[in-house]
Amino acid sequence: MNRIAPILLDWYARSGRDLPWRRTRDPYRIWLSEVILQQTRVGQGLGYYLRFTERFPDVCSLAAASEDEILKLWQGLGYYSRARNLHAAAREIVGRFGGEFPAEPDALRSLPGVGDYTAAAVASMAFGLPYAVLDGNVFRVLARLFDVEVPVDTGAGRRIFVELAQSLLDTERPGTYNQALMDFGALLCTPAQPRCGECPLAGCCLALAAGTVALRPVKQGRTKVRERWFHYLHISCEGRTLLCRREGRDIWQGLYEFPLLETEGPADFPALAARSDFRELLGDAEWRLVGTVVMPRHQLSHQTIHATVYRIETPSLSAAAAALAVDTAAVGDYAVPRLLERYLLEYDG
DNA sequence: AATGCGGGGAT
DNA sequence: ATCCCAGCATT
Repeated sequence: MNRIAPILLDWYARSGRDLPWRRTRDPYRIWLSEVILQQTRVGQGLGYYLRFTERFPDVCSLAAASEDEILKLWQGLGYYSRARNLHAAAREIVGRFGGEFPAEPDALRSLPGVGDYTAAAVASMAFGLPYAVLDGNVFRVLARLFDVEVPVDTGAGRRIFVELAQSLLDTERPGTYNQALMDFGALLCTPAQPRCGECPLAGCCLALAAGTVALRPVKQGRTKVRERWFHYLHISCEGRTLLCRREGRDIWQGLYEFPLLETEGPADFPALAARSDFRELLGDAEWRLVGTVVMPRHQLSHQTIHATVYRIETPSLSAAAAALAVDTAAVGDYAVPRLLERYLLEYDG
């Protein structure tokens, strides 16, 4: 065994967090927590985990649910493909694996939404198998301990870290070790202002010795942000509201929203009303514009959404429009993007 | 190897 | 503003 593991485990026993998914070895709950926590902080995901386990205590109940209900419970958490994959994977567990989770990473990896990280997490934490997890915390901690200069977001870098992480693993208690390493990264070896002064590994941290802690890990990735202009038509007709389900390969897939007109840049209402898709929706009806709400800019990781909501009232709907209408009171049953949720809370009661 | 996918918190 | 977070799927 290496020097690192016992120190990490000792620190974890004293300073680790008490989290609900650490109090079970049920692979369903561990899998669920891991999917919720993909690219998501513990503080943000905790409430979702509690609500999901309350509503869906086992994989069968999750498999039996509708995708819309799962998306509604997922609303606000982001990366909605996780929710759709969660549903599909639950059905595969029931249908293909007889309701029992497989233990080996290769089999887990075959489930939708389960990649290298989640497969290793479930295999080690639920089944005690010796697989090291590799997530953002592990990259950072190892890059610092060994002062690794190779960028983590490249194939070569990834291979180095896979090897390093696996070589350090405590194969006697892989699940506890993995959680200890991640907690260590989340609480002590943080991205900014790590607490090296109270770090039990300071004595063997090569980056600390070299003064490069703030430079590790090295990443080469650059993100460019696209701007988009969304114009929503909030159409009310006799207590009913028009909603559409987002399809295709775009943001918010599977969520509901008002009928949307997108433009390449800023646009005013007359320009929208002249479009064919607008006239298809409202052409013949006696509609009137009763309000315009310019939403605050909505920032996603790779997109900035400029959204405006046009409130429109009409006494009658075309057949095409009527097919999209739901009762105003039922709008709350549909999962909507945060942007629309804010609008509904702020401007619509 | 690159790209797209959310939303929130920390700095 | 920028970065990051218990990553994954697609191209």
